[in-house]
Amino acid sequence: MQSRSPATRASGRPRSVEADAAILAATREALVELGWSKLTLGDVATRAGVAKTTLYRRWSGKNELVVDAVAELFDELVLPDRGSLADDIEGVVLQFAAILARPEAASGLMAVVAESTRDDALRDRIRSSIVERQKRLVLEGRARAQTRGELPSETDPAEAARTVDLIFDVVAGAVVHRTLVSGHPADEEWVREFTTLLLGGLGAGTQEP
Amino acid sequence: MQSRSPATRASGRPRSVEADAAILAATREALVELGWSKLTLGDVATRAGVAKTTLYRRWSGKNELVVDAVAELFDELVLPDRGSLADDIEGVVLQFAAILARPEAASGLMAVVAESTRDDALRDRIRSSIVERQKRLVLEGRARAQTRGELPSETDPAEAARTVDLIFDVVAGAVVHRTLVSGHPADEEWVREFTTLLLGGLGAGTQEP
DNA sequence: AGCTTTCGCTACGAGTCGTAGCGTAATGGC
DNA sequence: GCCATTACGCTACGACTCGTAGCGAAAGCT
Repeated sequence: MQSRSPATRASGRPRSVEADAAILAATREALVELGWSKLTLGDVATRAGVAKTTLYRRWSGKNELVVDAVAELFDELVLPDRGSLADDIEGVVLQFAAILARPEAASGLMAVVAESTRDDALRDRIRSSIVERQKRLVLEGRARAQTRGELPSETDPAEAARTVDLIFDVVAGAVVHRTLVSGHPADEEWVREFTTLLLGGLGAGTQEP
Repeated sequence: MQSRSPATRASGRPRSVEADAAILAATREALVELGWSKLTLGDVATRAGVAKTTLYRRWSGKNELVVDAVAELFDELVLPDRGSLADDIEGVVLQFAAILARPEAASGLMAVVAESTRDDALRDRIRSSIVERQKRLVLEGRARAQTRGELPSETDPAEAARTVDLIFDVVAGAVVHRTLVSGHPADEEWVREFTTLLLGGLGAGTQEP
């Protein structure tokens, strides 16, 4: 989705917004059926009912297209207010796990992350359209817990930002690793144990009744 | 590395073991210079000084080749005995982060994980040659900490296994996410904060002096 | 010796890539 | 209502990679 800035002249035939949606949906469909490596832009264009050249006019390549197609999936995430920090964490982690269990999210996300190790522009695109966008969940959760008195309030804003980043890496990383690398589902039981570990640390959990 | 079982007849010209090593080294070299997507098997064969057909006789494709090439990198990991659980964790996490910071590890590992979402045989290959192999570090670390009295001993072996899996997912996932997705280095400061979080949980760390 | 398997090399059809060129469709400005 | 501008669908193209087949030569074992 390359934002055509309103500064540029906007005369002439406008781009079809339906085509954008159709292309992104077709990309996710192709990811499900074919996976990343066998996905071809020609096939996506055919599925979306547009010409291949139209697709290339809007996205520079497979990487950027898949980032945009996958990013939309994560916008579904919401932070439910279940009354306690532990329950809030369990709720959002379960949602995150449900999205990651979908094949289009899993294969697409990991593939573009792999490519981003050699493409700085792609890395920035992933961070801005996926990572930073969902960090809101951690911010909200912490704020709620602090007003509840479950977590101490931070004094140093810089340290608070670092803590948010750390929590996000731990939560997202653990779910991704569990689902995709270990290959086991992040089900309710696992999420409960993970939340216990996250809240209480390594020593806790085993000595509770 | 497809193990030719000793059951099969071993008559005739034996396969060159130097070729195996040369191919895997050439694969890592190509991963550094080209990344996953632009890596071609023909190029790897040329770098290794072997014919392309030789490469196809030993590996069924790009995925399996890269798994084997990357797996060797993680065998360098050792668990140093630094005297305390926290220091042991910091030590091994820093080693893991150093390996992941190498471009051949990062792009190769993420790419094959992405492909493994649609290829069960590949997933098993990754798990057996990388994941399960390194789980020894968690087992050793826990055993040491338990003899030191830093962690309570488990009674139920099944629960102990689940805990080891959980810890492994959290540690590996967090480092991977920090390095590759967030795009920041897992340096000493971050590892220290991560270890504090892992040992004490969310409430701890901020209230320590 | 003779047998067996691997090796390097060449060549091949199939498939994908990303682009160029063309005529047509849909806007906004005058 | 006409015109400049931009997007669209379509076709065609050279370049590249894929994975395999076929060949003669090399390197082992018995």
